[in-house]
Amino acid sequence: MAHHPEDAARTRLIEAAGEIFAEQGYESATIREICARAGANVAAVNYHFRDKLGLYGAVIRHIAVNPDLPGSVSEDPEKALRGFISAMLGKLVLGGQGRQWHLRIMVHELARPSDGLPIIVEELIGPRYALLRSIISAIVHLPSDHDTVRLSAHSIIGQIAHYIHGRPVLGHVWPAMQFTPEQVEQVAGHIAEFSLAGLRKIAGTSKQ
Amino acid sequence: MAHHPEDAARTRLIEAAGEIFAEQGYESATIREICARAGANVAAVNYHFRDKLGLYGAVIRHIAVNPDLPGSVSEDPEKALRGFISAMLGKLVLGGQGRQWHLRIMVHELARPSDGLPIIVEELIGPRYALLRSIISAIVHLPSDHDTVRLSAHSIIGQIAHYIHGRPVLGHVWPAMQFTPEQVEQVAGHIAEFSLAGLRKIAGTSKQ
Amino acid sequence: MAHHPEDAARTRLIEAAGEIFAEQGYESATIREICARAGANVAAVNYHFRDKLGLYGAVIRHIAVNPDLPGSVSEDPEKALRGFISAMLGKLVLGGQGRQWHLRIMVHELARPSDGLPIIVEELIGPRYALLRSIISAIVHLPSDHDTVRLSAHSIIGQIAHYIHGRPVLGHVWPAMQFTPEQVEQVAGHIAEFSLAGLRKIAGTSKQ
Amino acid sequence: MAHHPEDAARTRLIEAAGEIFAEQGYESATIREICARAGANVAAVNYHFRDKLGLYGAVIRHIAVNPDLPGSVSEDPEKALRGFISAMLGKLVLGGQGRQWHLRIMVHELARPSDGLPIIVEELIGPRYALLRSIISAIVHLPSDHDTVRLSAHSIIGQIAHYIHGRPVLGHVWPAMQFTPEQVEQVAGHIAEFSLAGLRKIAGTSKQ
DNA sequence: AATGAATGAGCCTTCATTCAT
DNA sequence: GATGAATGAAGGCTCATTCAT
Repeated sequence: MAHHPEDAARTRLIEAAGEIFAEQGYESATIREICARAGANVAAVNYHFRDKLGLYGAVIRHIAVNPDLPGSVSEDPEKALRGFISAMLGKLVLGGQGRQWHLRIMVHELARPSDGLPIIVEELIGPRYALLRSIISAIVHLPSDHDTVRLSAHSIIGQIAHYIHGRPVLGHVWPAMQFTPEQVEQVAGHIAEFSLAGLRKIAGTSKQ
Repeated sequence: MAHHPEDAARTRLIEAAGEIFAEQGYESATIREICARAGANVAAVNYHFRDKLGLYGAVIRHIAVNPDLPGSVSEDPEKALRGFISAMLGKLVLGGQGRQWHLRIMVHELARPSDGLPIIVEELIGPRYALLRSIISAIVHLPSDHDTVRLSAHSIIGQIAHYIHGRPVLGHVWPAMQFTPEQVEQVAGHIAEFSLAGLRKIAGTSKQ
Repeated sequence: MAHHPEDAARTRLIEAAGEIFAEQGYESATIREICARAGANVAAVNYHFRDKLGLYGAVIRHIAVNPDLPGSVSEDPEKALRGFISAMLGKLVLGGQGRQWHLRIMVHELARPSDGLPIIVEELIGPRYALLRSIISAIVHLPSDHDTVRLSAHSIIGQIAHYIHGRPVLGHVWPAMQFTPEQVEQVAGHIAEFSLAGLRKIAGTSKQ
Repeated sequence: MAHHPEDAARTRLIEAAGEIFAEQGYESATIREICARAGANVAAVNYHFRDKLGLYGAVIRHIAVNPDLPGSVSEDPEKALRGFISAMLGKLVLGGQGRQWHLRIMVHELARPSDGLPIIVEELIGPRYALLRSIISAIVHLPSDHDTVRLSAHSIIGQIAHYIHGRPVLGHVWPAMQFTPEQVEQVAGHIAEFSLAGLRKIAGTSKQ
């Protein structure tokens, strides 16, 4: 794996590609721009990753290998849910600079699925989806593949994801929302309480 | 074909472009395919709209001019919310064919905003957002520009929008979900009850 | 079909492509060089023929449409055979300049078959092969799809084709052979008498 | 692997290159594939042969150094001719695998002569050509550099060579011909009898 | 008012080659 | 003695655009 002291070029390519894929999406991104930003030759992509798609896969896998997993199910599932939401939202919204392009890549992949979608689903989305469902399962006392659990998971994910998808729009319809750390905490708190109310209702209903 | 006062070719181009931009997004769509579907020459776009971007603008403007009306606030706000969710979700998820490309264009516009975004926000999103906030305001007894109302509106919109954004992924993680009319109704019902629980909780809290 | 007064560019492209395909073979030929020789843009190939392969097909078909068919079976089959050999050999060996690239293209196709081979077989080779077999059939009094007729046809074709395939070598092993018109006539006469002796032998054998 | 005095890698490269040049021709062959088959590094070619062309030259030279011996003239020239035809045709058509790429390289060299052609002519073709002419000379009672002998030699070589050159086409126009050993023997027999008839005719003519 | 023909820029990919170890 | 890494040139193809009619 370690080809050279640091395997510099390969890593630089993945970094640059991550940024540009995040900015422009898979199809719009050009190998030339990626290589230019990485300070490498156009043919370097072919050498290290065979393909544009190979590079894309390497970027995704790089995320999966250096994961940013939210905490596991603690003893208190409600606390776990709050943690999950807070962690996800923080990652989604803050950061931007540095290594946090994972999620913008996902957004592009959702709007216009490419050949890389299966990789993303398997490596990035699947584990988080499973974790969230296990948390919900503990709260509503239903098996984690129950339809209601799935629907609830999507309700929560939808609320979180909205703040990435909707970010360009939010600037127009809600100028006061600047995504300061405090505001993000406020949003996370809202989503958590809003969702917990929904889940408790479900728990109550299903119990009877 | 015939020389209509309404300039048939121009209209046909806009229709065709709307569909294809909705399917593929702005960058991926090609003038050739649009013209082919409109039964027009490749140079027609340049002739009528000067540019690919000019055509895109015309499509956006066409949406703004022919908006699809949102429902009004009925006397019972909870019923109004159920109706709103059901109507939005139905439009987003079903349909597809025909004239329903407005919303898919929005999705692409979110993933990769263009100059047309402000128009879309003002003409399409703004009215619905205002309507939803007024409904929520009636439920939680808070002014419609209160932060909590806004957050709740985003929670609900997020849940709905998730079923467009997430559709390609849902096929992988939840194969049973086929978006049959019955399933869509089930989803709408879940979102409504889930959200109403959240809103009632807020109403109770804010009352005290 | 006639796009323009003379459909100039399209025709020029076919001419230039014919020459270059004949010189270099399908794979080694480059679109850029063809277009340069035709005085056209690189994209012209895509416009007129969609593909490099499309251009290749057009070249082959152009040959098939402007055919150089040797005469039909006259009443005297031996005379017909002499005519066939003479005509083929003359075309193969002489000319060179101008429109006579058909056969060099075939040679390349034989040495390294490309996707265009089926077209060539069907449009160029098939008809000549059938004609030759019908001539032989008349000489040896056997049906034209008899194995012996086929073998004899290949024996004759092989002798003729050898003077294309072998031309670069012939210059080394037989310097005196310069392919003057007289020499070509001498070769054609030899092949005809050589082959007629073989065919008469077969006719005699099969009669008994 | 081990450090043989004979320089194993170099030899392996020549072997692999011979096979691949024979399969694909000079231009279409890639250094990468050759090195892969030889189990060597991409840079090995540059190291050992300076060039792709240098490698090609080494392959040609390797053929010249390890020639595959032609048969000798037996006492009965007609029997010798039958043997010659049978041997050539067998080598050309069968085999393939192993070390039999000499002749396919010739085919490519004919279609697109390179600097290596003279070597091939001198080392490979020349001796066989001389042998065949001496056999014919014995049959027709003419000196072996007589034009008629030369023409007859070309007639026979042409018939044989046709079954290499024409092989891709034969599959289309004569599907039944599968080049089984029996069929190859049938072809060899036909060529021999067909040609002997021609030669006897010449012998009779020249005698008178 | 509208179109077939033509163009130039750009993209992904492949390849032979060289460099630094 | 040999190799992994990197490079520049070129190829086929696609696309938005413009020109002349």
